[in-house]
Amino acid sequence: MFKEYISCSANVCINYSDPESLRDRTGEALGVAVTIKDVARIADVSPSTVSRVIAGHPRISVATQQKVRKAMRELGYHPNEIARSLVTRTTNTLGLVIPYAAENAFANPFFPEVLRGIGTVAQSAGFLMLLGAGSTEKEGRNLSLQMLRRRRVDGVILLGVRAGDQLIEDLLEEEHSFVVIGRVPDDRVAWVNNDNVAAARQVVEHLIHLGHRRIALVNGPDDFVVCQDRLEGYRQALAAHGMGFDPALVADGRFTESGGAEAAETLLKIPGGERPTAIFAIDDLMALGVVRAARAKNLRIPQDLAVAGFNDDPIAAHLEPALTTVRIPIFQMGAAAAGMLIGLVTRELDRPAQLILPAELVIRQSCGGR
Amino acid sequence: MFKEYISCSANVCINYSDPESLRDRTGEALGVAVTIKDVARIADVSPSTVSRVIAGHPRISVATQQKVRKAMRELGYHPNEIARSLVTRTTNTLGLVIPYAAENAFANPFFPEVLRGIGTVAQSAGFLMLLGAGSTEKEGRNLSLQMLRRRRVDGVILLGVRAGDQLIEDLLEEEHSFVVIGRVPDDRVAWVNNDNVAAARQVVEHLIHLGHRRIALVNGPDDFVVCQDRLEGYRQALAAHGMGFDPALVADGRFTESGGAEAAETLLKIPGGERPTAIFAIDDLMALGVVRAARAKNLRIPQDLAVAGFNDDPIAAHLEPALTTVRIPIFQMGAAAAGMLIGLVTRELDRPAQLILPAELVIRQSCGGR
DNA sequence: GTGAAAGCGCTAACAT
DNA sequence: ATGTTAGCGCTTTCAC
Repeated sequence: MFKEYISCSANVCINYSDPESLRDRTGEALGVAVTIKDVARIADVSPSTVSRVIAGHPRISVATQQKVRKAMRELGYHPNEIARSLVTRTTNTLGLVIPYAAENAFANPFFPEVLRGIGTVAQSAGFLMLLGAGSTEKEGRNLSLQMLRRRRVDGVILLGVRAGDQLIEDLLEEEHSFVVIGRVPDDRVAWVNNDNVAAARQVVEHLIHLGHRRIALVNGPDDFVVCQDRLEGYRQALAAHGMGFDPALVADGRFTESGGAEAAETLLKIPGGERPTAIFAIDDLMALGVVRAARAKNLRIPQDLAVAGFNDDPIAAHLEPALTTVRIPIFQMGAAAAGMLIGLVTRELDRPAQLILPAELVIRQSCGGR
Repeated sequence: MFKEYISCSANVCINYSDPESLRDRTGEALGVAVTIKDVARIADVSPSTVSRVIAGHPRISVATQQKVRKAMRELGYHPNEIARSLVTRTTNTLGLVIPYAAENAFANPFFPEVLRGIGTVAQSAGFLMLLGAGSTEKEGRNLSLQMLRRRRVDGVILLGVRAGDQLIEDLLEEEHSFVVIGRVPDDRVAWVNNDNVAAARQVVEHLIHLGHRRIALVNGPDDFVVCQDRLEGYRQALAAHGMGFDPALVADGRFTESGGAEAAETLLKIPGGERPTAIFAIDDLMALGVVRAARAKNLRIPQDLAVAGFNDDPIAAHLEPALTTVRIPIFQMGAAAAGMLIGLVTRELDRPAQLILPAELVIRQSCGGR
């Protein structure tokens, strides 16, 4: 017994027979947190034993188990996760950076929805999410790397990667755990994606079956993999139906509503029979801009111009006419990415995997035909 | 020099004249992180000196400064924030829990927008956000508390508090730093809110000026402070114009679209002259439901029924007729909450403050009169 | 089944 | 201006 007295730290070396007064001194008067040592002393065991009951170690007697739990309760003990992390070298935390496209991205629910998917799985596995907010895209990329290097997270999930992203090279080189939401043409990296090529192709074929022959594409910045893929689907549909690809029919809408409107204005200036009768925007927000531009020119939708979008933003269903679009399993992609990442960091998954989730064409009124 | 050789840890006790090989061994072959000690050895200084240059300590010679930085670069050193946090007892992290109403809340952009506000300020102050996702509301509340108790965050931001919330009592009792987004009738707690009473009153007065005398309210669950406040604004407007309060004109729409529709159905069943000519839903999502229910009864908006919402969801502007609603400064509320919390944890702010931000009535077509 | 001791990577007095 | 020392609160061998 005396040994423990001696080893106790000064601030809690007081009357043991009165746990209440001790709690007051440690928890409040001194503003010092109660530690594993305090619990050990009250329960009259060693710190390692306390540690074992926290960890749910099997070989521990029921009697001490209870003694220790009682002491924890009395003292209001809560383990310090920071100290835990330092020795175990794990944080049970996934890193994530709000995409810099956020100012737009928040208007569309991609990020919140993917976050909900990630969060749901993380929660069930006992992980939390560490969120960074870069004020530039570059800063955001850097944040992901720093979270890892500075040991604040066990792994990160990447969003909105561009082709040939340097960040991915660095992550790979430094052997960090990560999974990207999107497609990366490299099977050393784990990713989960929806099938953008097939889905875009479906949209365009739908338009072709409706009789359209001049179909324009409002794309996003062409170094985003997602844009390249949707463009590819567009080309494939055209090719499959013997229709030529006309670069004049592709415009960049910058993933914003106003960008979409501007792209549509350009497209709709094309004279006479060359003018598109249908516009496919690879994001609903841009499709909204297209609709606005068409209205400004007194074009009726779908009679004078068919419009299709992508992502099935909540707004799409409430538009008049309701927007034909593609519903992608955003929540599921987030959930799958989180599951994969947790597998990777816990070593339950031994190497990066790739996953492609199906998307679904949602036919409403903006293209007619129904 | 020999001293350092002796004190070095086994895994890096190799040929110093070749930093490259050391980097390989430490960073890759052995998979062991390079620490402050390694840097110290290479730079031929003590670990505390290295620590000082990391912290930007003033009294440090330019020469050693450079020596140390060079060593860091060569070794690819990155400080371990976990170790840092353990000793400094701060994490530079704000905690936050995705509100359990999330499944609905994500449909409306409140949470993402507030997150963006918080993130922007956090980023500029060098803070990250730790995000939890409770699978029930209770679990969510518990998460906030655990993050604090287990020392993973310096403070938390609370969303969607109910009247007399126990969590707030606990937080207060344990002297944690926190700020709530919403109103709490207790000036020991820091909060930021928009003026819900005044804004709701404005909406109802707008309706009254338009000639409506039977104005219904689609409210949310009545233990949310925000619902109580908007109800109060509704009552004040009525009272100010000598109109009686009729409980039959208040229905609970549960903050969902379908809940709003059901509430409207009930309200619209009221016979003859008693039936409301206007319905004010305290959230746009519920207003959407009201519109849907009205359409189902072949009621024209605004001619047969005026509808107003709250929050200015992106959908509101795209609806036909566009929804009259209240725009609240969500981003600013998040930013202010984060600023306040950071002030509190850094002791720059010495006691909790309260902040009320103005909201703005956005008159569109759904109530007519314009 | 439990304890003693070492150490995770860093900071912060206290020396000098 | 820099080194020495002693922890931060926890886990984890290695003994017994």
